[in-house]
Amino acid sequence: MAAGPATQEDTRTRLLATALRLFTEHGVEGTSLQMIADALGVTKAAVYYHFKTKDEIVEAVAEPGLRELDQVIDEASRLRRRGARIDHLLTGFVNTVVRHRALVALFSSDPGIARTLARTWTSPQENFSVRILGILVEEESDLNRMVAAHVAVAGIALAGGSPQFAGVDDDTLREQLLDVGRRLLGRPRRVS
Amino acid sequence: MAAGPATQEDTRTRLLATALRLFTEHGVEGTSLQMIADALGVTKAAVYYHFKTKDEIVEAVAEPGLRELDQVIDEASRLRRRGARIDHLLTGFVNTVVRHRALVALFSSDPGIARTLARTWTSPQENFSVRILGILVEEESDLNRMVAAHVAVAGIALAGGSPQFAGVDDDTLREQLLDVGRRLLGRPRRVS
DNA sequence: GTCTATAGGAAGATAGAC
DNA sequence: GTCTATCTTCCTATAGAC
Repeated sequence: MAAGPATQEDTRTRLLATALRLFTEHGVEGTSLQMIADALGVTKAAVYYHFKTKDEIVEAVAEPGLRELDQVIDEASRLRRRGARIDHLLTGFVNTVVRHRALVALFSSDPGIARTLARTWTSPQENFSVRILGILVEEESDLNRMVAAHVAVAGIALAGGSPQFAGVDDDTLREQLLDVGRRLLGRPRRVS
Repeated sequence: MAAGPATQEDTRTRLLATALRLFTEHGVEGTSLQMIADALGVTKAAVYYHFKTKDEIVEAVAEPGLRELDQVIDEASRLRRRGARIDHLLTGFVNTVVRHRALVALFSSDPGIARTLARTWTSPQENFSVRILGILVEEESDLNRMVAAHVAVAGIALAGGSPQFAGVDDDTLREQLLDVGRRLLGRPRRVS
């Protein structure tokens, strides 16, 4: 917090944290490299030393959350029982959302980040949606379930990232979001 | 579709429809006046003839949906019984979402439009959220209900605007979204 | 009512000094 | 590793011709 011996090396880390904050406040496309540089107290060129392009910053900001979500989906899809797949996905999704609150809110609410990631990831946002919904509702024709799953996923992501719940601690928020998700997906309210 | 006698007067209407489509595809800040002009087959200056600024276009695009939502909230808040307030709000909200699908999706998923409207509306998005949630959950300390309401509102808006359900007709989608909303808010499944 | 032309500024990005 | 200086490109916006 205070005087560490070196602010030198973690400039990259500070940059990513600052970028995420600014992206959240102003959107990806509403955030210029100048704004990031100013907030960091350096110049635009200094930012370019760490990242060759703005897209690289966006990717680096989004990566931890995406990797985690990707893994959760993989794990879930490999389970044998349908109920287990859904429970694992729901739990993992909520965990990821809560752990990366700001990022998830940004990701689900900013067309800019989705566009940027679509250029580089083989799994852009849409593919995540498709994979997640594929696990949650296997019969595509089941409109009722499809709508419920859609509302659950979108709602959990947005609510989890909402400033309204910024003051709620992780465990409590996780519990509440899980409860809502289970209700919408018709799962029992208590799972390991 | 084909040769109407006059494309002359409704340039403004075509412009707004085109703008909404482009805003949805590329985000508000990702849409330039040049793009709007090109899509319309006119020049940038022609666009400036109808609207003095880009913000004016954003406002004009958003206005119908916002006005409708504003009215629904007002009507709901004037009802005497708590259950009636919630039911009216939920029904009206779902109706508005379905009627203005693309706009609502845009509005709930683009930081650009919220920022623009905050500059001119006395009731920016946040105020809508506050008013809506105030009706849906009167005890602010009721976290469980607050989370459920948040998920409901955000989820209904995003799901309603999702391209996934673009092929679903208004009545069916309305019915499904209402059902999900009532489940989350603990309301009986059938109301006039 | 629509156009050409262009001003003025800000954005992303690069080269090279320190 | 951070800076100054500069380039190019794109955007909003205006003035004025047709």
